[in-house]
Amino acid sequence: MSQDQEPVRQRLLGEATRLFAERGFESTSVQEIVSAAGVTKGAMYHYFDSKDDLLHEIYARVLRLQTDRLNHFADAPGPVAERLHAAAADVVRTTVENLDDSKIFFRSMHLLAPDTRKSVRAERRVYHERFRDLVTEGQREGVFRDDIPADIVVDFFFGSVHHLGTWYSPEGPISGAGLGAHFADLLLTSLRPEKPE
Amino acid sequence: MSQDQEPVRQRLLGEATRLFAERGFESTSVQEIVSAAGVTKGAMYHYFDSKDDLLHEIYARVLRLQTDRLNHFADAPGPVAERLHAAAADVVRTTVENLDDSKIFFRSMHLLAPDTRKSVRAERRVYHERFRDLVTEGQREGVFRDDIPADIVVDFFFGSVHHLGTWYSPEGPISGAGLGAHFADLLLTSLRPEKPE
DNA sequence: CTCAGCTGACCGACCAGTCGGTATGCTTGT
DNA sequence: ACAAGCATACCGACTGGTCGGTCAGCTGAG
Repeated sequence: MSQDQEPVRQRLLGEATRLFAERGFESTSVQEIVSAAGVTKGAMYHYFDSKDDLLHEIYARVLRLQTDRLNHFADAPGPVAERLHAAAADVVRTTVENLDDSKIFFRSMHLLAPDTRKSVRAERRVYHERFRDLVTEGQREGVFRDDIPADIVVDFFFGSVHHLGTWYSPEGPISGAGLGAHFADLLLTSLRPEKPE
Repeated sequence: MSQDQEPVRQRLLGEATRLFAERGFESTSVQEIVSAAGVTKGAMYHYFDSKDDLLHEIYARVLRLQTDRLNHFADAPGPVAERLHAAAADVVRTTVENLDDSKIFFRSMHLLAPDTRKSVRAERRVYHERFRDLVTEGQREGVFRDDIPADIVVDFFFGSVHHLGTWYSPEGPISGAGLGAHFADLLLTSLRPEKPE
């Protein structure tokens, strides 16, 4: 009765993600999650310490995925402008393909217990710095403008990415890959050094 | 005892804004708000229909402010690039000066009753279109690139702005005005047409 | 037998919103 | 001048209900 289905733990995570994205963490009761997953509360508290812990697991999963992908693109061979473009386009595509995760992430971060929040922030910080280093590298080489701090450029770009959850719809006219190309173009263009006049 | 203070209604809105930004809408009880404002629940329900209504008022206030300012900059004389730059820099500065409002806005929108949410979205839509028209205008004149849809450029830029609440700190090294200048520069640069090769 | 996996009734805490009531002051008829 | 009538502003105990989390016990595989 259970081996033909997705394991209970995965079902719980999946349904929780869907419901948190749809109605928010605090408007979703534990009862609703376990009902959607076809189990009872005892099962959830068997696999997770708390409702908070469930949220934390969702965060960890998305951070792992994004870090892996960023490393892949950052470590590739080729000029830094190309690597940055590829990484930027990819994070947009990955984000729209996991839009529920993204919605939850930025709506509910402040609801995590302080310790948990701190560790999530630290992981995000690592990601941010890895991305920023690509910008700094290009600035050192002189292929990117350097009159704006790399940190600000990265916050500028990721603001756009993280906000996708509030307006992007998969049913809309533009695909994830198409949007990624546009966003990456905008980023790279905004980094072009001034032409001497 | 009361005429020397800010009126009760304003105090309630102010404390609610502070608390919602600090701990989130759903983690703040009505009791906490009224205690902070030095009144009781009866007073709050005298001035507002519900906790939801309180949130709605906060939204209405910030939308009114931003729309007024955008209209001011968009209607000014001068080339479209300058008007767009000024409007972009200003919305950044205004946002960091009212960072609590911004935090609440994007964390709690999904908690509003469907009807209320619809009307807030409609108002935001007007704002978005006014801003987008500046981009379209520049594209028609040929001073901005037109290979990326204006709507996407605007969503890109406002993603950055709306996300300020998650990372910007007034204690940090950069002022609201400084950040506004950087963000506006990045936007304008990303809109520069390709030079013929 | 054992034990991981899971059940479902139950508990204590909390919370939005209600309601009967009080205090104050403005208005209007005399 | 005065009082009756009424509206505004606010109080705070209370209610009905919800929610996260617990726990004693059931079950089926090894």
